[in-house]
Amino acid sequence: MPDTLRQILASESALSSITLRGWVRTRRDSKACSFIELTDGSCFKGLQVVIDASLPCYSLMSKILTGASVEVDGDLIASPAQGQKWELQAKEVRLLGEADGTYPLQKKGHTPEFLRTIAHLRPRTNLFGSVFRVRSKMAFAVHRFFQEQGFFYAHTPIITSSDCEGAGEMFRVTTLKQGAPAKPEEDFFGRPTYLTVSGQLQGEAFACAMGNIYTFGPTFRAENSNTARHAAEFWMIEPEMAFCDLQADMTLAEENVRYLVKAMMTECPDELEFFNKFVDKELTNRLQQTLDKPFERISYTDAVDLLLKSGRSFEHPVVWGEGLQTEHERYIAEEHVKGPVTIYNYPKSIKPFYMRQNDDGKTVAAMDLLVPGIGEIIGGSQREERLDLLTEAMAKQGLDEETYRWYVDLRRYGSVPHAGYGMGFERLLMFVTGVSNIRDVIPFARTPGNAAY
RNA sequence: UCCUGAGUAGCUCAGCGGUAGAGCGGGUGGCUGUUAACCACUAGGUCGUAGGUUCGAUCCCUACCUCAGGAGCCA
Repeated sequence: MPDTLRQILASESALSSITLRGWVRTRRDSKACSFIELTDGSCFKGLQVVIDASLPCYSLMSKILTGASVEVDGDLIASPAQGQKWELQAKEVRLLGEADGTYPLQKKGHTPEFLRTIAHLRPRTNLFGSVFRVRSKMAFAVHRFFQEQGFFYAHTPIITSSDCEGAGEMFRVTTLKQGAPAKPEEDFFGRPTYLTVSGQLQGEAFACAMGNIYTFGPTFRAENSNTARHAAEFWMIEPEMAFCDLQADMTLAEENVRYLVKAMMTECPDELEFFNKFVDKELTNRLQQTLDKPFERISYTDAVDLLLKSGRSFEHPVVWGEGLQTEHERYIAEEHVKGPVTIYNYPKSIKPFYMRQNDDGKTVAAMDLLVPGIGEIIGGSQREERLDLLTEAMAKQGLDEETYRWYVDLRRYGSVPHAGYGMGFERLLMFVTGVSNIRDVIPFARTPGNAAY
């Protein structure tokens, strides 16, 4: 593989006769030379290439505009001017691919909204190049976090017939012709199938065999959600631990977030600096505090009390037994705690059948981890491991016993206490980059009415 | 899906009941080891779409489309 800018810029000393390839970010002309700002996406920084007017290739300069791809031979020398440590003194420049005046990316700033309309070109910008380098680093850090603790990576199915109750609307998967009357038994799988909304149920089967497992893969929700933090296709991380209760579940979730914040700060310093300067001026502070301050935990009941005593008038009334509204969660995370906070033990009436009933008979061992600015980043629970209580809850919520027969089997044969959670990968990325719209941390975002590219 | 706001040049925006303007980007010329370079000139727009009101609509009204922000749903 040829050298990348990242490798070259790490050099301690001048280098002679190197070759670099990349894209022209901008070009400036002087009397005796031309300056190209070259980037290749391998790192945040670019390199200034100096082309002397006496070079035969200088005639190419009129065609080398912003966006063009070039290959440059030259020497890496200490830059005599302010602004950069190194520069590349060109000996030969080859124009690989022209980009004319219609190239949409200019030297000046673009809005994220406009860049969304050119999703195929936006990774060439500082912002999106940074986001997607971070995305790669974070994905790897997710695996490292679990692998270091002996978790097994389980590939749960993308196509599934089980609805993880409460997770939302599902996309139907079928080979039946549209409009033709047909029974589900005639479909490809002989039953109705969907794109997964969660790997949890299958994850439980593996946890109840291999101990600690996690999934990390695409997840699909057909909800007509139009918000800055929902997507129809996103990636979710779902650990599931056998012999684990809610306390240990919450502890792992907190450590998980911390580990990834730490990875961001140590592995992506250039990107962090950029985000802090141009995206969110509080980002570095917030991430540092996340590492320094222990996460708070508040029970749902205490959270309701706290909201009632806050003296705040909320648009939605605070009532025990109702779900916490966004404004309530924001108040708790952003004003009361001013940092990440886990709310646990929710009323059982608002939570799905698989969550473990607490001894009070009113609540279940559920938890949500909230972070300032985004809200829920993790949702999890201890699972109901007691056969009678599980089937009772299923009946109450009107679920078809046959569909969940295999799931109930996990309680019928060698049942153990177990717990897990789901972490939204994109929401985590929003948290560590400061980027406020989920569409801007997904390479090609799928949202209602939008699947171009 | 609901509420609010916005759609004017490639981009960011200004404007106004009498058929459009700036900055950046493009082109041309000049200047300069330049740093979102600078200076001058120049090209570029059925003012989101469809109706309506009016002598006349980019501007006012209606519907629709798209986008953004907020809400619900959740990761």
